[in-house]
Amino acid sequence: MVRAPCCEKMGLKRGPWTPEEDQILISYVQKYGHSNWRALPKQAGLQRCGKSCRLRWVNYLRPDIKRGNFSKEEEETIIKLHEILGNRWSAIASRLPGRTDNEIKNVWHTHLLKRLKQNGESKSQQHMPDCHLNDNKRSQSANSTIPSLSECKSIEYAQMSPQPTSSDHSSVTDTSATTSETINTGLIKVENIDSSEIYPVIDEDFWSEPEMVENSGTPSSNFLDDSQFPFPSLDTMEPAGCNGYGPKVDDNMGFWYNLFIKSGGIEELPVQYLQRYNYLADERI
DNA sequence: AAGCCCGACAACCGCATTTAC
DNA sequence: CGTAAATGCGGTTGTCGGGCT
Repeated sequence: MVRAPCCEKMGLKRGPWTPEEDQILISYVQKYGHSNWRALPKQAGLQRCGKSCRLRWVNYLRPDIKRGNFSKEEEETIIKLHEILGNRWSAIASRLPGRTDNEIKNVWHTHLLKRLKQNGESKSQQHMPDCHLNDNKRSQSANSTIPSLSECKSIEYAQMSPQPTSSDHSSVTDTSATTSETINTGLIKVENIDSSEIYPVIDEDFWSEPEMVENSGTPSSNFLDDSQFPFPSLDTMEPAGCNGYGPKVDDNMGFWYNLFIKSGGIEELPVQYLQRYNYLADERI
């Protein structure tokens, strides 16, 4: 795949946008929409690349952007979602109407991370597995010894499982710690949990990634789907509420998100559910 | 007043994924 | 089905403004 020349080489402008440029972009998008970012700057008369235009619109100019400081509630939501989603900023942003992934990312690094560290509760970042911090770049290294995201998931499943099922996991798993120590998987926080006592017993197949039925494209029956979980009906949940600008977040994701929120947050939600949520988030079902 | 430092945030870069042909 | 283009995403950088010395 041939990479498009950068803006500079094309003689296009970079750096901060002027009010005039903003106005041109706003007027154009309001009039014609933004079906093709690549062609937009040329048609609108902007000396910018399409990527720059898109970024400016998405992060600053679109009408539903909520400006100003984050409320306490928004910050708490970010912290909670970050615990289960990691640095999936767009997914977090999709749950905060009017906020952009860029904005949330900045707030996280400039405010929340410091606050958490001050409180001694920054486990989610400090112990974030490499696969979540920079999975994209790391996965490009063929010789990397660091596990990929999917490999990380296997490790996490093994760590969380009351009864590990695979000897493949034994090298990275100390299951005895599950009930006696504080464990942080990087995705969820587990403190002194004996899940077999508190939560519904989950079949060991739950901890496996779904096997695909040949030629069907759907998970086989030995992987628990939503209908097999003792959850309230989807009808009782609020809609997913995707703001339309974030990633493709469907009702399933909304269901898990709502389950998380309604449960009162990370401390009270059964571990298995969070793992399942993470699985769905990764797969973008 | 000048210089330096640092926090905040807008913007960019590079890669992955999705879409179109 | 393969390839190229378009788009999305997350990490990083650049710039600006305010506070401090």
